[in-house]
Amino acid sequence: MAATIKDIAKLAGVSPGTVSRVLANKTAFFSQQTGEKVQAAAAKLGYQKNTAAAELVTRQSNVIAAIVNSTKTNFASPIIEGIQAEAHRRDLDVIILYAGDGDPEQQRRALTTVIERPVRSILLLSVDLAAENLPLLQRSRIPFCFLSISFDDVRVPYITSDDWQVGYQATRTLLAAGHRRIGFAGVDRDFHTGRQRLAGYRRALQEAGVSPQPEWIQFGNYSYTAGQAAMQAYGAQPDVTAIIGASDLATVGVLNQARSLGLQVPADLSLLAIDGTDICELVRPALSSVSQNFYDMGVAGVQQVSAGNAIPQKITPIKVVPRASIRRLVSE
Amino acid sequence: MAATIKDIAKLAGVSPGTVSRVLANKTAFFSQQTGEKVQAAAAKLGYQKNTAAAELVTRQSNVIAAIVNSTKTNFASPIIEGIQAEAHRRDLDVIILYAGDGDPEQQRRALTTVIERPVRSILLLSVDLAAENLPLLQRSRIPFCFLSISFDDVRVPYITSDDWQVGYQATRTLLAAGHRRIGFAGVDRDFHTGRQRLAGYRRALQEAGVSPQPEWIQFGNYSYTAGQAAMQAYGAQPDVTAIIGASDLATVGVLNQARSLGLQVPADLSLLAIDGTDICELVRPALSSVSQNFYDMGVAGVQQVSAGNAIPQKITPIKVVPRASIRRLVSE
DNA sequence: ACAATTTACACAAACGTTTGCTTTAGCGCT
DNA sequence: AGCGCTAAAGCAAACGTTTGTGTAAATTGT
Repeated sequence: MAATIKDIAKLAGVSPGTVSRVLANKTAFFSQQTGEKVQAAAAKLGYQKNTAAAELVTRQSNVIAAIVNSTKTNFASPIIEGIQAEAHRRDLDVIILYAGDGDPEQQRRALTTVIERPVRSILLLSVDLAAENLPLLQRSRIPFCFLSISFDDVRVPYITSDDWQVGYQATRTLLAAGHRRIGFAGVDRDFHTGRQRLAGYRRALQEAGVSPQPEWIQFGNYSYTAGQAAMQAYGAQPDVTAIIGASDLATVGVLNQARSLGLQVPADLSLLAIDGTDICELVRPALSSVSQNFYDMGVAGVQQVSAGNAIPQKITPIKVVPRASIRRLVSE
Repeated sequence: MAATIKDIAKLAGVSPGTVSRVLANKTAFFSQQTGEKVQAAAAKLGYQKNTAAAELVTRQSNVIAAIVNSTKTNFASPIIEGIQAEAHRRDLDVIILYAGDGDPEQQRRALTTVIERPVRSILLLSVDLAAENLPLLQRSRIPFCFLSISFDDVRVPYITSDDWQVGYQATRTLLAAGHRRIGFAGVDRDFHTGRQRLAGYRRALQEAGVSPQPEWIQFGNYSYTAGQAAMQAYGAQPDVTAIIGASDLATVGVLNQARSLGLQVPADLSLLAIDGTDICELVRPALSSVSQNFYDMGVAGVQQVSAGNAIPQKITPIKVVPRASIRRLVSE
């Protein structure tokens, strides 16, 4: 049906091989004249390359796959933008797959769809791969790199912020504003990320000479509802004067629940969000945040998998950006 | 390097053809015994199918591509979830491509990456394709369908809400709450969607006997900043008592700008958002909205392209969901 | 016991490229 | 004139599947 390289060859009066070289712009192999003839024929026929065929013989493609878990936390877009920008710079195309939300079967599905075709490399955005699926990835021999997630047990390449620093800097920020009773809301206890952030938090507190009460830490899964639930647990007369939200969304959950409980932010309660996506600017008061550089994470990811060399882990810098959700406490 | 069907054949002592049929589970063609032998060999070799080869001969694949424009308006996720759900029900895989934000070159790039390989069909989420790129799509003979966007000039399949109704119902809702001086903020004037919504808005007003002032309508591109700018234009003593925001994000822009101007929502100004995504629940007051059913749009999209029959356009229902941003006016 | 049918498998072509190798033609040099 | 050299293009194999056709063995019916 569709025009092939052979049709062009016939029309231009050359061999298919030559057409291939012209189309690939291997200028060393053909004269300008035939080049023009072939281009003209291709245009006339409305030729569309059959990439499946090309990939079959070259065992290569120029697409890089980004697998993202569809959790409601929304930092995926800046990462993807970073990936896209860097990929295009290298003349690579990007396809994105959703891997569900921790469902191993959906992960496997997304994984096999990319592994079965010769993608150049695989980027996994914040997906905590089920143990059973990791071998699939490794066996494929395709370069891969996790983004915005870290591990302590397995040796796999990942790029992320320094989670310990995130917790530490967040806490220091609040301490610097005069707070001492500081909560941490919606953070998980099961993964590296959560544990590290908590460790940084505890260390900062300890350095300041305050020993955190167990109920200051409200565990959760970074979601809006986790934030709500956490604030519900703190109650209308919270023991804490400031709360670190485990994610932007979680912090908004805290914020809204606080309001429901009759608390003013930041007058009665200070808030500091972790992530620093657009959401911080959407709500009022705008949320102060320790912000991750998701865009750079994306470009670093592409660089990592393209380099192929084994920089196994990389850290992208964080910065705290003050907005309007923290009240500076006068010394008591 | 990687194991092929021939390696399996050798190991299992059968022909490659048989292996292919076993792996494709064409049970009519092999005995249970050889089936098991082949499966065992495949497992032992860690066989991964080479989809490029398969697609080359079958000229078919089971992936459907979703192309989304990366505008900051965020309804893409529910649509994609809908697509994903319906696709998996049909045993199809979904890949997602970003097509930039109205940049024809990026659109072309995304388009060719999917056209060059045998995707089953193409769904375009809210991308207003540059005129020069449409032929690319049509020439490819791949079934496609636009989602969440409509056209008046070109005859292409699309699925969207009834934009006229969106404008009409939004306005009626505000009228029903006693408002008469109603603004429309951040809506575009160049595309079908904006024009239709405006037409519905004007009609509802007219039916209620009110003639809209030109400055009640503030044009824009549906973005947060468009909302801000619109509110800035309305000013601190707005002529209107209620405003329809062209999108959730635009409405939040209006909301925040209103607050900056010293206006209380809904006490001084009522707001109604169009779209009804999660964002409406994030801000305070929660935004009342006329909500589109994006999820259903996604499933309808894959049904449409799968059916292949030419239901050219389809409408998904809308509903108005009241939250907290509209004040009921007592009759004056 | 033999033809007819079915079952189970092998064989080989085909899909549309890419690319190493070969061939041809044209040219300058001695 | 004969040589080597280069530029240009053709030839054909290969990539890993799928699938229509051919065929031997097993099964059934008479």
